[in-house]
Amino acid sequence: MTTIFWLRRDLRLSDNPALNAAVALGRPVIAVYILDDADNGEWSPGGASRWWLHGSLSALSSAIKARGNRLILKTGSALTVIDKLLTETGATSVYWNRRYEPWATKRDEKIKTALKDKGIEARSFNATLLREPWEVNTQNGYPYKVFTPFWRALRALGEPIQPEPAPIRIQAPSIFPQSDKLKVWGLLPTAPDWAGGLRDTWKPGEEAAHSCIGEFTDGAVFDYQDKRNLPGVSGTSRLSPHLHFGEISPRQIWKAVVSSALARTGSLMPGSVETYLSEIAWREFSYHLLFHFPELPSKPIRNEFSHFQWQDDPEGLSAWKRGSTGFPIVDAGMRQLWATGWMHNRVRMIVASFLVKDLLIDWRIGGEWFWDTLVDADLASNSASWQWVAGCGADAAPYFRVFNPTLQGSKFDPNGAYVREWVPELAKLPDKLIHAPWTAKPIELADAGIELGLNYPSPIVDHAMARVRALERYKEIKAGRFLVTK
DNA sequence: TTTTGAGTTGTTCGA
DNA sequence: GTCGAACAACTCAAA
Repeated sequence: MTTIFWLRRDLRLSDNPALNAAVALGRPVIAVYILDDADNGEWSPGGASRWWLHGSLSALSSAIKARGNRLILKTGSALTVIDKLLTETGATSVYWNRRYEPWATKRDEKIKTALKDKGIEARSFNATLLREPWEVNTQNGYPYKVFTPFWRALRALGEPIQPEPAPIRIQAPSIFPQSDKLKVWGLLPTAPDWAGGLRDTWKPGEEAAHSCIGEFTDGAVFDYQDKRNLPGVSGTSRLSPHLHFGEISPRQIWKAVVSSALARTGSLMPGSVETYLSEIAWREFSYHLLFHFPELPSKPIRNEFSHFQWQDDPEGLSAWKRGSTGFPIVDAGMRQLWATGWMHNRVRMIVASFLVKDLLIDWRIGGEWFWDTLVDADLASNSASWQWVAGCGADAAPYFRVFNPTLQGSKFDPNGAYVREWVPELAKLPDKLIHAPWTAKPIELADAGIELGLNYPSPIVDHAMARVRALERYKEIKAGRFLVTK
């Protein structure tokens, strides 16, 4: 009598319901991670994500060892791998924590049915969300499409379930199934090794996730409201990749934040804590949307956008990817992304607005780039957020909201610290010019050692013109929809 | 059933 | 420099 504990995006031992349930049976547990590229089609993890996965699995493997067991690594289609493991080990139960991507829910349902047909006990649990996507509903039983009422309804369900500690021991089987070597999976880049910046910036794994939340609740969370929008200041939690891989759960985050607020301020939810938790709720909302609208990654929620005329602009796209658009805040963001696999949230909105509204490039193309380069790339958050910026999503930004990169720069990076860090060729420009080098006088540029068009690009678009163009293009689809529906 | 109030993150223009 | 209005209706959610 053995239980297979199938790890997926819950790469932790604490607050892991499937693991706890498996351990509670008092029988040997086989912990297995399946690299299931075969199952997830076009949404196989991108490069940065694979780098993180390597580190996370390596940390997890040590943690499982410390509890007297081993992490078994397998590749292939999950059902095939699990079938073989069942035959090989004689296991009678398979436990896992749920995923919510459309391809994953379909596959998991199939697996559950197949296992039950064979008399295998198959159970799934919630390790990823504060509430299941189907638990939060309007009074009429429909899913929410607007964030604020969703957030109210989520809170009305009460405090999240208390997170549980990690099991002290995980009983090992007498014989372990064969495991791949992690190295063989080739998750790390070799030639060229582009991961230097990632190594310098991040430490994957459950332990690191807890240091991260610990540091955040020690201070920054209480200034979150003021500082979260300043990319030059470390005012955010930087938990996104840990959260994505399930190294920490939203329940653990909720508890950590609320109890540190209680200790420090005597109040459960000061403004900053509430604002931070609402960001966690945005993640929940994205999962809610992805679950109820499975076409979210590829199809606009507002269908008048299905005939929006996106621009084919390979040069603009490549300038955007490389961080050479000539708009310092955009370039800084894109370079931070390339170097570290992460970008500050405020800057994500700026660069996304620039791609979609200034260059009129399809949000899905931006989404693909993020998917490949972000260590926190998450199908739910990424899809929902790109649709939000493009204006075609649920509860989306109104079409006339076009970010002005210069204005956003001076508002949120007033002394240019962020730009100076990521676009060092502009470092010597005075604060007043740092977000708009093309407005500098020749002497000012010379003093800063800048030759526009040579060592820093001239702007690839005239923003004022691009704004007008975007507004016109967006009006077209309104007119188009009008014709169709009349 | 109908009505009502509200909806993450902005910018520009003109007074 | 600061402030309020306009930008555009529409859909959502609850009363």
